[in-house]
Amino acid sequence: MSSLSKEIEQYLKELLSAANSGVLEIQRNMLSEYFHCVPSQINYVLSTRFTPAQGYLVESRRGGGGYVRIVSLQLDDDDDLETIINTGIGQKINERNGEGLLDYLHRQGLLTARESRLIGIILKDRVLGGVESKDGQRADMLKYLLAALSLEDY
Amino acid sequence: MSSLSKEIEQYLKELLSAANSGVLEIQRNMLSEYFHCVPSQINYVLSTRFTPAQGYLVESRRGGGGYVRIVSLQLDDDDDLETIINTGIGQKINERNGEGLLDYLHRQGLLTARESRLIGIILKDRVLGGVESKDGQRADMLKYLLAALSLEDY
DNA sequence: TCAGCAAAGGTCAGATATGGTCAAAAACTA
DNA sequence: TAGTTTTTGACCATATCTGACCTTTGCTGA
Repeated sequence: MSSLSKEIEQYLKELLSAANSGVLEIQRNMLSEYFHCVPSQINYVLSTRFTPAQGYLVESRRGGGGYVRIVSLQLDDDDDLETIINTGIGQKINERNGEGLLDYLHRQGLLTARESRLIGIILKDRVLGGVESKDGQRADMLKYLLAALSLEDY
Repeated sequence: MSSLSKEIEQYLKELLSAANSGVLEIQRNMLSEYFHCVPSQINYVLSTRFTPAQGYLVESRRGGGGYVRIVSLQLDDDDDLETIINTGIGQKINERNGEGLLDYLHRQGLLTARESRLIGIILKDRVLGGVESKDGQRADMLKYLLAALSLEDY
């Protein structure tokens, strides 16, 4: 007795592997009609089952020509990244640990020195000035960064 | 390419790179006839996709012999970067202009494609999720990035 | 000369098309 | 039963497209 959410999840994953580019672009309204559910159900599925920690990136646009794009990350041979995303960052990460992580990624050859420095700059407390939860925001950004790192290009 | 605006944008960018002078002069009415749309659609595309923040300047002239001229801005020295910091970004910058700016920096050879892409991901609305003023925060981050880029040792 | 017309392009508000958020209700599960 | 996950729906935000009306510039013929 799988739930609707599980069916939608599975459907999307099938479409994703069918499109062997690793990228799936679809319309939220089409999907919700197909599954006879409210549109927001799609958001629920996306936010619970297609997160960076689960190996996916989701992008979208509203308005005419709008879409939802799901990118499936290739975490195959470096599940190191997956481990970091899931256990190395957590809900929050402070400036010092964030820099440490970027430096670590550089030492592992996943970022160039310059990439590490440039990204480090925009993740500094001083730059995140106005944000309520700097550590939480930094954690989110690093997770997306890590997820994106496992992609060649799309 | 699901929306007309995207098609027009792409068409213009192709013409622009074909004319390697960095300048494209075209007539609004011709364009709107070519795309079977109302003339004001062209203005919409120009104002959303060819902004100074994205490295473009648009000039025009009415009346007989009128035209629209799109200029692809050339970054010559650090003064230009400073100009972008001060006037191209402003207090706020939306996701589209932010991505456009990163792309511009890449076109100008100041960022690699990868740097542009990685930074673009962490500056997305979706990633900035909880932040109260996403556009303001993005502006701050981009300014620090540009400031770093204008330093010699990077 | 200059009024008037033709030939561009500009503005703006409203309609249309998508997607997003959030909290409450319902359905599971332990 | 308590806690968690799923489902819904009311309300929100944003992108695109369209058309009515406006402004500027150049030309022409009295």
